[in-house]
Amino acid sequence: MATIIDVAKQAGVSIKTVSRVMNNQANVRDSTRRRVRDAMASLNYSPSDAARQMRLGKSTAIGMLYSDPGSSYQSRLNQSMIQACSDAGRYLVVGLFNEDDDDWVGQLQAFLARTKVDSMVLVPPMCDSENLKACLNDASVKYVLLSPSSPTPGVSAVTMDDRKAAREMTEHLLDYGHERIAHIAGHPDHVASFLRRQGFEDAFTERGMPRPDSSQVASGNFDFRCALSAAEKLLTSPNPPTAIFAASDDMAAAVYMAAGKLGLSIPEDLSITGFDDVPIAQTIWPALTTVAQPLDNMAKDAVRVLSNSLAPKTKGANSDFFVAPHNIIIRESCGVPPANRIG
Amino acid sequence: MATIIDVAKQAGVSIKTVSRVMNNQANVRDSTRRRVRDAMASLNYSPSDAARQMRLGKSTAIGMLYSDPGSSYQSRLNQSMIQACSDAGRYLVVGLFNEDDDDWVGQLQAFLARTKVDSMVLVPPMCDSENLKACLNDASVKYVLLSPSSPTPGVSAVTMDDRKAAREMTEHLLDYGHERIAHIAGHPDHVASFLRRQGFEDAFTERGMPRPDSSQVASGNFDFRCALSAAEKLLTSPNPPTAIFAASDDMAAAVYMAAGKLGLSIPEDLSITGFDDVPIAQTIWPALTTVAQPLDNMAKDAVRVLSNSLAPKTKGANSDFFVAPHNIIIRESCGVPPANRIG
DNA sequence: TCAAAAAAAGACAACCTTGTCATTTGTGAC
DNA sequence: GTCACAAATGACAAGGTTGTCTTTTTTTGA
Repeated sequence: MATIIDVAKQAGVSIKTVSRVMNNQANVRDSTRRRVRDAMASLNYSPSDAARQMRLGKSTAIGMLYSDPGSSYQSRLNQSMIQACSDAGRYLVVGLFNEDDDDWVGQLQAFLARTKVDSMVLVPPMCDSENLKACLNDASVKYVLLSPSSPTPGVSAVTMDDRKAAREMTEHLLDYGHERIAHIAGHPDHVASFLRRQGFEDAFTERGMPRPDSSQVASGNFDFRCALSAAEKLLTSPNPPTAIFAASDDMAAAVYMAAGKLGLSIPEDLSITGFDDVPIAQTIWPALTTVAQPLDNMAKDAVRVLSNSLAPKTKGANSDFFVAPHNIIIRESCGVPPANRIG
Repeated sequence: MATIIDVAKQAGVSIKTVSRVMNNQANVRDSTRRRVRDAMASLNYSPSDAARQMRLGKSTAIGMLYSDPGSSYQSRLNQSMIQACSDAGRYLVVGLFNEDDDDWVGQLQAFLARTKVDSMVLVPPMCDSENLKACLNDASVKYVLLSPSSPTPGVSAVTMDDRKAAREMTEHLLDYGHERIAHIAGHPDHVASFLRRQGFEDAFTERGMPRPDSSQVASGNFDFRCALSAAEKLLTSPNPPTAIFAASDDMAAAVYMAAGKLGLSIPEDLSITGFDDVPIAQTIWPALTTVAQPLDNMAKDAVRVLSNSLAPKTKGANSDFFVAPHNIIIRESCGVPPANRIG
């Protein structure tokens, strides 16, 4: 492995100048800069993390705390963050955290002391905690919010557009010719439930169709069982829907079950769409058309923000709000409604 | 943060002696050792990773390569490994890897050079690659195998007992009084499928019951759709089973779907058990009784093996084969068979 | 009791980077 | 051409740990 000394020798400059070039500091002649860059490239040099960390007293790692290690959202996010960090030449260090614990401040400080991270990604629901953010500000740790319920002035955030995604998912159903579409909404305490329901309604109003009434929207609480009974109720009503848009894939799976019980085939008798693209969406059959949360892109954005952003004291000037583009994953769970079909 | 110097001062010894105590080296008087230990404790000292890494030229991190980042198995394993590493005061650094790539050796060496890890966890299916193991031997990287198809002499491995778990899962059904139990097996290429099926049969022979015949075993290929048609076939046969043991939770979910279509309630008309305890097992209703792979424990064992084991050259003397105890997770998907029920 | 050997403990350098401060080089004005 | 000043560059130390080698202390055997 080449070191900074090798680079300096090859470029014919002092090691300090190499350091300056690496860290994009001022007071280096362009010609020198170029010479150093060439030397770095030809030696395939990459600076030693350990030496840096030792000198600076802080790690180049990015920290992430979460409270619910088992959740599939968290484990998929982990995956995306690991990848994003690795692509950016950084590491991810995660910690478990429980904001209900009385000593959460102590926990946080222990984490910061142990890991020496100076950058963190805050995930839901903790990204909404004012206490936590205040603590991080005090500790001069820079951070970025992932899918916060609402933006925080002066703090960068990365998110997706739940409302728009839900509208597009609904439009997909509308495009097939469905008119009686029902929505199974998520837990009322989640902002996402509200946004997704709004998007569902947007699709109708946008096309000049009557705004869906309350009989078309059931509450599923993001829970399989709730969604199961909601779907049964919807499908056995006098004028049952020909398509159901569930606000989560888990709930969509419940709709599959309900349809099966009633002898409805998917997508011939009933079209179904979900939201999240969790593993179950590919497992069940026919595979579920759903919205893929762009976790990979969001993670990438988050890492980029942290890598470029300045220390928290200069914050505010350069905060940003990134909206990562989602993907509609078309699989086999949607089709033309029975009445419109030929033959 | 206290450093080794502070500890040395407090204990009244040289820093080298503190280092010796930390690394469990010989030639330190017991009384001295105790004094140093006390000083470390009272100062709440923990050695600087960065300094160590710099001196030793290798990281204390543990490496893990995998080829299928999206799989839920891998993301749950990640989670467990992160936790286990964190508990052991180490870090996990992961990389993507494709053994089909022509340049996989180059990829591996780049990973080792970049991360400087000297310990790795090898996961399926790569833990069965002789090429990979040879490469790591050459590079003097120590490694542990996670759930290998077969043990490698002189290399420690951590695994679970698929056969025994399958037997216990079947016994659970037998205990309820079921006599006609069917098994939906996994993909024939996976060792796990074979083991789980053996366990299924063991339960019968152990109780002196006739060994299940081929009509009781269907192939599901670890695939929802295959399992769905297998379940439908089983349940519509002349003498349908009152319980089905699927070799994976995904396939068990397919059995739910088949049961729903046929108007069978779970667990009243049909008992179901799965294997793996993936998120879907808790999502569906009634929640699935299944075998939890002890990934947390396996990860913990793997980290412990790597932390205690010597360099690969001295290998062979102290290789071990750990079998982590699995858990049978009893949920609501099993009950007494219809014929045995009172009232 | 003493010499020799073994055990225990210590001094010091090295690992690679960056901040501080000093030095050299270049620029513009008289 | 000289001076003052700014820009560019460099020398050196520090950060915490462990390997190598040296010194001190203890043990052994006669």
